[in-house]
This record gives sequence, C-alpha cells and structure tokens, in this order.
Amino acid sequence: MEDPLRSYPGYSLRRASVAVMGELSRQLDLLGLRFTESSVLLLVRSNPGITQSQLSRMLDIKRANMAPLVARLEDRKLLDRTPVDGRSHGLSLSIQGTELSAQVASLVEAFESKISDAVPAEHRAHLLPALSALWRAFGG
Amino acid sequence: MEDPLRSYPGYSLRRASVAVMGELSRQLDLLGLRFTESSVLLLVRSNPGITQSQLSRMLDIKRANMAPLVARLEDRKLLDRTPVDGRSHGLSLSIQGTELSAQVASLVEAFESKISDAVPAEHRAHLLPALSALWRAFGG
DNA sequence: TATTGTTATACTCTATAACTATA
DNA sequence: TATAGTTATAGAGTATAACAATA
Repeated sequence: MEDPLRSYPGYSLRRASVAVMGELSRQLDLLGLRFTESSVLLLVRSNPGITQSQLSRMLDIKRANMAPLVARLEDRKLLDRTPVDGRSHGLSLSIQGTELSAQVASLVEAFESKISDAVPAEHRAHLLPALSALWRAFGG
Repeated sequence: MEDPLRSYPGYSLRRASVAVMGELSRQLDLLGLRFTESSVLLLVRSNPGITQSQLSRMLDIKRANMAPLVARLEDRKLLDRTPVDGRSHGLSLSIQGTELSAQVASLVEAFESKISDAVPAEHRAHLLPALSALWRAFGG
C-alpha cells in the first residue's frame, strides 16, 4: 500500500504530535486533568498572580475559552483568584493546587524524558530547535 | 514572564503541529477542503480501489468517522465507489477528483518545502527521522 | 478607546456503542 | 466469529460575535 504521507515532515509532525499528546493525556487523566488544565496549572505555578489574559496569550487559547477552563479549576479548589484591579484577577495555586501541580510537573518531566529517549541519539539534540523554529515561523 | 513549557519538546511538538497545520488548513480551505478530506484524496490517488477500512487504518481515523467523511467527498462527485464484495467498496477518483487531488498534491508539495525552509539548515535533515521515531514509539 | 472577563454558539476532530449485512 | 459500513451521540479543543465593566 502506497503511503505518500509518511515522507512528509508536516504530516509526520501532526501524527507524532497526536500520538505523543494522546499518551500524555492518558497519563494526565490519572490525575483528573486535561492537557489544557495541566498547562494552566504549570504556568500559574511558575507565575503566581498571572491573569487569565496573560495565560491566554502564552498558551494561545482564546480568552473566551479560558474563562470556563479557569472556572473549572477554581471550582475544584485548585486555583484562587484575587483582584488586581477592577477588571482582572491574579491567579494563584491553592494548597491543593500546589500539591497537584507538583505532581503534574514531575509527571511531565518524566514524560519529556520518555520523549527524548524515543528519539535516536543522533537526532535528539536537533528536535527542540527544529520544533521551536517551526512554532516561531508558523505561529503567527 | 516564566514559560517552562517552551523548553519541553513535547509542548513544542504540539504548538509546532498546531501552528503548521493551521496554516496548511487555511491554504486547503481555498480548495474547499479540510485537512482530513485532503489526506483521503491523496491516499486514494496513490491507491485507487482502496477501501474505507484500509483508509481508516492508514490515517488512524475510526471507521465510524470515515463514513461521513467519504460520503461528503462522494456527494461532491470527487470520489466514486465500486463494490469489491458484498460489504466493501473500492474508492477511486472521479475526473473532478483527479483534477482536485492534483491541485492538493502540488499545494502540499509546496507547503512541505516551506516547512523545510523554516527549519535551520543544521537541523533540517534530522526533523523527519526524529518525528517518525516519535510517531512509531507512541503511535500504538 | 482599548482591555478584561463572560456567555452563547458553532465547527472540527475524535471516541464509543450499537446495529445491519457480509465474509 | 470477524470484518465492513453505518448511525447516533458525546467530549475536547477551537473560533467568532456580542456584551458589561473597567482602564
């Protein structure tokens, strides 16, 4: 069976991304988190006081979609919101959120190692620079 | 603003994939096609007579989702279906489908060149092997 | 005027379950 | 029994438009 798609970097990029993220999502599911929720927790962890709009821009998630995402995490008592001015709120981790985000961080660290291990040694160091270049070139 | 995610190959893989596929989707939209529809056209083009189930396995799209996808292409007179046995049909391109899939093929070829150009020369040759390894390792 | 946050809505892709018909 | 195709349905992510409140 001919498969012209396998030789395309673009198609392989998509299939690799779907495969890798699928496995990561299954692991995050064990912590009761989706991929986007985990990203928010990690960014709030590194940037306490960050606002939803700032998160939206860093994660390239529309403000409109960030609202229910953050609301879910707040409902689960993982995030606290404190007003910074009349319209925006700074986000920070609750005690539970701190605990859970630490678990996310170590899970993700371990998973990133698995990714590196799966790439043949002679290509390994080239992956992140190549992906970063693509993200930059096509990422708006 | 701290961004721990940028240093993760996994996160960069996802962002690069979303960015690149977003641009490709915008270009395919000019031909009136979605990404998945284009993939089907290219595979039928290379494998006339292929069945939906075979397509499903190659593209890793569930049979249940392939049905309406193929039906749309058939409704638009891009694909023909001819029975191979009592339960499966071989797919082939109509005249219009042949014409359109040729346009898709040259669009995709040009786009893949754009992808390669966006990767710094010293990393370029490493991208496809690294992505293929990840696809293989995580792809079921 | 521009920004923040929100609600409502729709589209794409994906996933599962259940069904018919055929091998 | 296993496979091919179909239908219905749900979930996750994303997109736009419109709105109120605030800077």
